[in-house]
Amino acid sequence: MAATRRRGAELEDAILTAAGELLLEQGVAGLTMDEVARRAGTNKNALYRRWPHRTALGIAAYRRLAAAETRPPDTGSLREDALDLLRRANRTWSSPYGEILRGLLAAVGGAPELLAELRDPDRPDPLDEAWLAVLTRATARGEAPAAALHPRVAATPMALLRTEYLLRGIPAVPDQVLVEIVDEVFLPLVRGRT
Amino acid sequence: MAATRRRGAELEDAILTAAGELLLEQGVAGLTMDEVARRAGTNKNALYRRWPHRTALGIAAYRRLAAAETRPPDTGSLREDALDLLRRANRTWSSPYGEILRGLLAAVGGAPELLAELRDPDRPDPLDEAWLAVLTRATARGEAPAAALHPRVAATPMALLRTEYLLRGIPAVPDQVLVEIVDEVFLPLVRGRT
DNA sequence: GAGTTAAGGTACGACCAGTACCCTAATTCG
DNA sequence: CGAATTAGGGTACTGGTCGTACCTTAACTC
Repeated sequence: MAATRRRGAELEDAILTAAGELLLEQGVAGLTMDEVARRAGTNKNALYRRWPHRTALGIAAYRRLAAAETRPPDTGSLREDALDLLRRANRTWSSPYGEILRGLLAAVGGAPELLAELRDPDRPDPLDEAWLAVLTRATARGEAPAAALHPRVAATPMALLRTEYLLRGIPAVPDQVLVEIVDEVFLPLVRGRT
Repeated sequence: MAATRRRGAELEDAILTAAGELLLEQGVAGLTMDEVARRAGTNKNALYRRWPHRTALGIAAYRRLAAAETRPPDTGSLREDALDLLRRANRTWSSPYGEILRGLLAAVGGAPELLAELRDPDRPDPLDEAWLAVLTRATARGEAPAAALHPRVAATPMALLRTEYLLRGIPAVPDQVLVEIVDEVFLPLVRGRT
């Protein structure tokens, strides 16, 4: 059909675009190699030459969809900053992107090398960075003790939110739960680290 | 072949036993309906008459394997009790049972009704109970303020441990991380809730 | 312009979920 | 006790999908 034959980066782009569309339309289960090849106007050879299996292609396509940065909030209040970050995460995880991410995590099944592929191998997780930035500003304001600036403290609210997703099913976590995570756990924890 | 033909509970028992063996030997991926039927000396009809799909059978078989109770520790120290509970969970989650559980969680994919099946629908989660019991005793001893007796406080250490499993791959979490979860998060949190 | 690399086309093997039928043993009930 | 009903056994099949093999052909390299 085509006068020309795409190669290299151009073809790879078309494949990843097709895969990303499929992920958004039908989720991870709908990402079949045959269908990706069909939509990209190529065949499975071109896919398997680049990614060793379906999951790897899914991860690559997801990373391309989700390549957005997180600018940390700066409301002037630790409580509001924390709520903001939790609400953003709640929105993302209950959106199609969250569904895809969960599907990929399921497909990965815990294999460390694929797990690593899911995050950007270069820079650290921007979400972790955002929590630390929020804590840093709070200590600078004198709103939190310096001892509160600890990665495990920063990770606690998201860990609790993840737990909610694990226990309940797919739907978004009620805002009241986010408030509770902040007021009953995060802030007391910050306060307790003197 | 058989002089007799098994029915009802007896057959169900044989099926669940076969499924449990398969789960332990080959994990969730190895649990195929054909093989379960073969090992149980029956056929897929008997399986599909009882469970609507593979995942449901997997859950039933797992529940049968994992039917053990958790007696809360009582060392006389909140710190030691918490470490004990975390170490138990770490052992379980890095054992074959943990692998099976992760595989099932992946297969369930977040469907609330199946998620509910994974826990005993009757009584509350014994692990949650254990954490609350540990906290209750600590407040009784005066080791923790009464305000620390809160379900979300009780859930925090396990949430952090789960996060470790999610980020790293399958292997057991180093003990030092458990200590850090207790010393850097759990105890300060309890202290901070005045 | 010859040689190498990568794309395209196509077919296929293997595996597995879930379904369909039909036959027969065990249980139930008139 | 015998007929009717229920559930197990045997078996085959559809449909979907991954991953592979092989051959042809276009594009790029030197």
